[in-house]
Amino acid sequence: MESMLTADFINKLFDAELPEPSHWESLYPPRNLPDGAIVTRFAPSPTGFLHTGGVYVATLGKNLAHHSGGSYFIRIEDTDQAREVAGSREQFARAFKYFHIESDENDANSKWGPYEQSKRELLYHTYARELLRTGHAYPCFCTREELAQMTEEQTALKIQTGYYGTWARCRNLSQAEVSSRLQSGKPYTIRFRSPDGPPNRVEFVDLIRGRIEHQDNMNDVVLLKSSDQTPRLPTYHFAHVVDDTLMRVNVVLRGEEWISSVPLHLQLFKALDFLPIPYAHIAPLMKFDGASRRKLSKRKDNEADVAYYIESGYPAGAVLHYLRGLANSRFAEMTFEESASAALSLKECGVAGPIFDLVKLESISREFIAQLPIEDALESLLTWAREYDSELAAILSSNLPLARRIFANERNPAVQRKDLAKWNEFRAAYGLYFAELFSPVSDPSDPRFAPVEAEMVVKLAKGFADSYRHEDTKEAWFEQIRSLASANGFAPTAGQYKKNPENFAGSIGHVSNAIRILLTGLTTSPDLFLVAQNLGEQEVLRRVRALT
RNA sequence: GGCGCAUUGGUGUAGUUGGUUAACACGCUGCCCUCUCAAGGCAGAGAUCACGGGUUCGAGUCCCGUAUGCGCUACCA
Repeated sequence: MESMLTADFINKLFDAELPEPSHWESLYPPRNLPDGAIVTRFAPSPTGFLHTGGVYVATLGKNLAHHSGGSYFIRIEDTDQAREVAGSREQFARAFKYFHIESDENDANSKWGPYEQSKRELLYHTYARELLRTGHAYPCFCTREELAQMTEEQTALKIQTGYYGTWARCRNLSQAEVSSRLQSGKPYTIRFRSPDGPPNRVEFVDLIRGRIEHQDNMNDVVLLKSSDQTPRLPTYHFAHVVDDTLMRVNVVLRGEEWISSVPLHLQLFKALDFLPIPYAHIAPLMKFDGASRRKLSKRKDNEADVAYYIESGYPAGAVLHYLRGLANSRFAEMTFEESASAALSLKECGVAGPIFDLVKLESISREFIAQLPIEDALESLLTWAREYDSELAAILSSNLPLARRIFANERNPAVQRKDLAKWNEFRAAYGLYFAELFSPVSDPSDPRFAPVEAEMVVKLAKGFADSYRHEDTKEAWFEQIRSLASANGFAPTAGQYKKNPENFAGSIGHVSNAIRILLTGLTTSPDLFLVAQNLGEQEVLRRVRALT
């Protein structure tokens, strides 16, 4: 294809110092990696918080790269400066760290950077100039208004929208026409000259889905954005082809929404004389909205923002385990240790968008926390609390033995509990053990005692306290509750009460409940014997005697 | 409108080259345990594999069509 513009004319469109392709290609040589090593990247845009789907794709990519002896990196796609949200990068960094998806490579330790697209401006210019030289691109002076107008007309005519055929008004401008518009100072974009003629069908292989057939691209898409902007940045399509080639990526893992753009990308690789890079398109995470399902949305769903998990205190390991299982159910059947170290296979990944189910995540997370070694659990809890509940952090730090005992209780097979799905539940579940978080119940007519009358509550409390022995077996400890129940006309076992409720003032359950409320301030709690053990004799008596 | 991707119990999935009663986990229900709530144990409900055609002795598994959902059709990614 011959350019309608002379080489000299094209050169003047760019800085005289702009390097030739050969410069970049020697600067970014192929990576020296073993056969089968996968180099992949996660490429988020700093236009808001990090999406759960982002962690999903990133952790899969990292798994693929690391298990193949390759490399995983993060490239910030900040080519849309208008939509950039301040603080996104910091949020990203926090999330990457939390979910162990930090980049292997960065500007300091790798020669394939920089890792932010806004810093790669010259690269795109070099290749845009190259495309101009080979006639695969041309300057376009259409304004946004003109473009919008065209789209409107096309919609009214019920024909395909886009910049193609006779609608591609700048496609065949002569050098003289281009020159005069430049003279008058009109800003311009650089557009891709898509292949001539009616579009054919293209076929390509997706690493997850296999063969895909699609109508070929016929749109002259924008490659380089308007000349009146600084820096002058590329669109996603152009940046992807240039960057992933020169950063020597060999598997492009990205969301399914890109499948429709593959034909265009393939044309770009060809026009630039680059080798196409294999794609793996991942199905997006979904969510229920009434009866229908839709993509998990940043705007509507708070669980779409990874900050939700960090702030609530879901352990990263639990979230990652769930995410891996969503991508490939083989992982869901594994233990946490196995799934964390097993290699993912793209072919085994699901092709339908899975529903992201918070209930299932909670169940997994509960199991995960219950399996965490005591010191790890404590460390994780403390790390969370220091950030989001400093009062709790301080209390825990000054009661470490108690905190350890609580986790030990949880892990004791005889009394195993799985009360915690996330760290922000610690307070409600176990705050009762800490004097600082517990306010004694002093009102005997507190509704929580119902149906036991206030007078009886006082009697039970007094009776319990006066004869209290801090027994160290469960049976002996509960024996005191039984005698307390009998002494006050309550059935000493639930069974007896169930049989003949009319013979008793109530069941042992009522008595236990009264003591429970006094000891814990709660109507549901762990085993009362356990509570007493953790509290210690002094504190048990103090709490029971708080009744006035 | 055009194009693409998807569709197995409430949810996520497993179902090897088509072959008997469609499997697992979560959730749900009941029972047991029991001082409450969990946890645990046991049992159970719940899928004519979106629908309609076809190929075949036989289809969740192959082919065609339809529907529905999702996505792309931007100087957003």
